[in-house]
Amino acid sequence: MGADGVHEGIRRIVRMIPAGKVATYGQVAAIEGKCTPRMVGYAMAGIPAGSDVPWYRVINSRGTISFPAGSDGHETQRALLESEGVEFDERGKVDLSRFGWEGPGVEA
DNA sequence: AGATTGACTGCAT
DNA sequence: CATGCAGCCAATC
Repeated sequence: MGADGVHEGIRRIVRMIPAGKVATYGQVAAIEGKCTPRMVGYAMAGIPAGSDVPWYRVINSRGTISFPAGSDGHETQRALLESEGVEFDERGKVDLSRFGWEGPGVEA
């Protein structure tokens, strides 16, 4: 493993997210400190299925899933989050003030 | 090597 | 809250 410093850093942050909570792409990028939200999304897309990285705990700044409603990824992500106790409102949005991850130094 | 795109964000309108 | 524009950096063509 090695050479993918960008992906590795991002994956490490995502793995720190506690169950039942969610983090935004900007949050992960800010915690990582050296990558941009764009790269976080790109790194997520590069994560293979069955990986130990809870990519589904990463959503966009509005607290909504970044996939188009009705797509397979969208329903999968929502189902996984609900199974961990995350609540979605009628618009499929998550209350970041309740389920938003504070950071690695709070829960970890 | 240059242009295009992308699981984004923030500010302005 | 929706839409538009700019900034961001890596992967892809």
